[in-house]
Amino acid sequence: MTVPDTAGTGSAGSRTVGMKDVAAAAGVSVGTVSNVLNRPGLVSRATRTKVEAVIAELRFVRNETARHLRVGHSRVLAYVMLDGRNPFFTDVAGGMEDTAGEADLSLFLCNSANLAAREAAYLTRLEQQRVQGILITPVDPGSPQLDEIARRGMPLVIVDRTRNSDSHCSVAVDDVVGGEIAVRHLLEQGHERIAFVGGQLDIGQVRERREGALRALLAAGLGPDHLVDLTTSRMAVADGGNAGRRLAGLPSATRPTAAFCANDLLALGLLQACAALRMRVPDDLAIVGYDDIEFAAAATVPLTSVRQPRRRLGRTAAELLVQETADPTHEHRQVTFTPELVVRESTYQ
Amino acid sequence: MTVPDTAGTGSAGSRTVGMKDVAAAAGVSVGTVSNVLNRPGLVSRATRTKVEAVIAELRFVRNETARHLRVGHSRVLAYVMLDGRNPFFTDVAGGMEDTAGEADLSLFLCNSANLAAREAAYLTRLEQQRVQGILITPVDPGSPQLDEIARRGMPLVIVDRTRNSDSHCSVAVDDVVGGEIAVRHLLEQGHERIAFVGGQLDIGQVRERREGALRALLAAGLGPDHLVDLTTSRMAVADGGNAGRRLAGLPSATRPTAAFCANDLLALGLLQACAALRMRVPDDLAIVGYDDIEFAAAATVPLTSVRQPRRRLGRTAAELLVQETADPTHEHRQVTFTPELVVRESTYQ
DNA sequence: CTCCCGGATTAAAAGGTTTCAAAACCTCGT
DNA sequence: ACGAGGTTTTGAAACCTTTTAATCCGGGAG
Repeated sequence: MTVPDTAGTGSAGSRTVGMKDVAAAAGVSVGTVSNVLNRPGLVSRATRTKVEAVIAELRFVRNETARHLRVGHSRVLAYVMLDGRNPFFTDVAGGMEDTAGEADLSLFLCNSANLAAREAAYLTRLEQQRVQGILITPVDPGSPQLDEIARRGMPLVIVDRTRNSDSHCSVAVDDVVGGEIAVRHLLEQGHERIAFVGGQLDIGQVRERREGALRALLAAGLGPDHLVDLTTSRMAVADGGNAGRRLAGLPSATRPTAAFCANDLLALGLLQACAALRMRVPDDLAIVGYDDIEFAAAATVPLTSVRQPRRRLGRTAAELLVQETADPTHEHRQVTFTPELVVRESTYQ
Repeated sequence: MTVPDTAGTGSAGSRTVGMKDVAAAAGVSVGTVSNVLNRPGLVSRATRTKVEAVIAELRFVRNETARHLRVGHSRVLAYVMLDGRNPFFTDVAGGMEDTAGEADLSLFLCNSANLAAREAAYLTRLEQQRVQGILITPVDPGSPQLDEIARRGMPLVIVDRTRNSDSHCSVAVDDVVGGEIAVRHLLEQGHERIAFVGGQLDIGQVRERREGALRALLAAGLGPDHLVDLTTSRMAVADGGNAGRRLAGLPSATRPTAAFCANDLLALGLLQACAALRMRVPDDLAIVGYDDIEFAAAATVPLTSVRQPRRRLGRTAAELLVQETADPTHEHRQVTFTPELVVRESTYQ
């Protein structure tokens, strides 16, 4: 099989080979090459094999941007995640990858790292790229940019956050219920003063989990003064350690006997601080985390935690997105999952 | 400022607005609109502000795929990472994001999840997308697909793996040295029988870290029989726990007094198993991990670990890639960093 | 009065693919 | 030999932007 010199051995200066080159080498028109690629049924077996051979020989790789320009939509989804370091979000992304793969789409991940500016940059870039749809756990669910994007016709699904807008779907887990079951469990273990270790209350998740905690107290006939707030500036492991030291500094009469942490990182930090301060878990302090990340079960004292169906969360989010792109009469839906408590030794033995 | 009805209030059925619409609404040619966007210096202040106003009003967003088709290169980098769940790789990606941001490029993340098939799918998709360059920690560094991609002219940088090929740059950390300093430290603490907890030896990293361990033993005048292999099928937390139980089952005469784990996940699993089996760390068993992930320092017994300059790794990888795209006379380089030991309580008190 | 100049703007081509109407080709029955 | 009817193949338009060469314009020099 001979090949024109222009695209031949192609060591350095050769232009990238396009369908035109393939067509020329195979002695057919570019239309036929396109058909071989996209509707192989239309073309005779003979020319088809011929063209395929040339494609292989020339190492032709289709220019997706040109294709996209013509057909008007791409085969790429993107997930803009809040924190690429948090295993929770990577698990969610894993679920999305599953459904994306089934639909023959690629999923690209973007990490906003909780920075509004970076998130905004990614969003405009994605819009410019005309990706097929965007999944996002936004830094600020109230941002008007999200509505604008949806209004311009870009399919959008909000993940792990809720917002009252009918311009897109959303998938979330009920955080109030999560807080409620965590604290109810602690109450059942006989605890009556409970610390709430959480980040800033302007984060929706944190506020709702705390809300659920209060609700559980109320149901048990206890007032809000039985919840001791230990707010932290961020929500990483180190912050949990700080909270632990503050906790230990409280007079033993009013010191809580249990702690409910707004995520597992905080809980792990708290656990470590307890070990350093010679406080036994769960005897001196029972601890409940949130998210049930892999490390929660693997901690030296395995951590009781509120598990969210993260993979499922990702799957359904992606499914909603795919549905929306396929069906123009799509009705936007707000899906909510219910979390469950995983009891381990940090609260019970 | 009036706007043609066609692109006007655009609630539902309106076609997406292009430069043509902007040009029409502003009463100029599309060429001028393009100039406003790309070479604002060429256009008079009056028309420039006029056009910018129309762009804002119409919410025009540039079609990057069309642009790309014309100019021949995109402003997107991609990192195909081996395991999106492993904090090590997300930290590396963080470093890449830094330099990508500085160069006004976007970084898209792809998670191969250690599956060769998924990696291959991502690579072809990225080539089809004609991204500006690819960073990758490959499942199999020997894969011919990598060479093919590079030979076709796509800038490529291998991250955290080495391979003998002159068709691309690579950035890695010296794993032999890493293994050496870990075991040398254990020898200095008086240990003489050391367990090596690692995944399959066909993973390059594991093999080299073990190699370094043997080298340290040799330097101390001890033979390879002083290294007790505990290989695991995978390298997650649970596998470390299994290794711990196997270790505890050894007769105490020949049981190692220290363990060097091929990554921190294994080490954390081992640590947890020790707690469950009532083995004290470091008294009954000293443990060294590898990677120094955030959770290593946060373990109940903080973990001694071999730290790799992960952020730096990502930064330089991305820098090399950007250099290559900018400079056609680029010489491929193989950069190697040296790891350092972070001593904590799991080996010393 | 013409010519030329520099700055601002325009018109048209280019880039690689898909799509679709039309052309070419084949097979068969007459 | 011809035409019908079906299967393959072709050629050109279209997608949206960038780029380049050409045009336009007012004014100063000759």
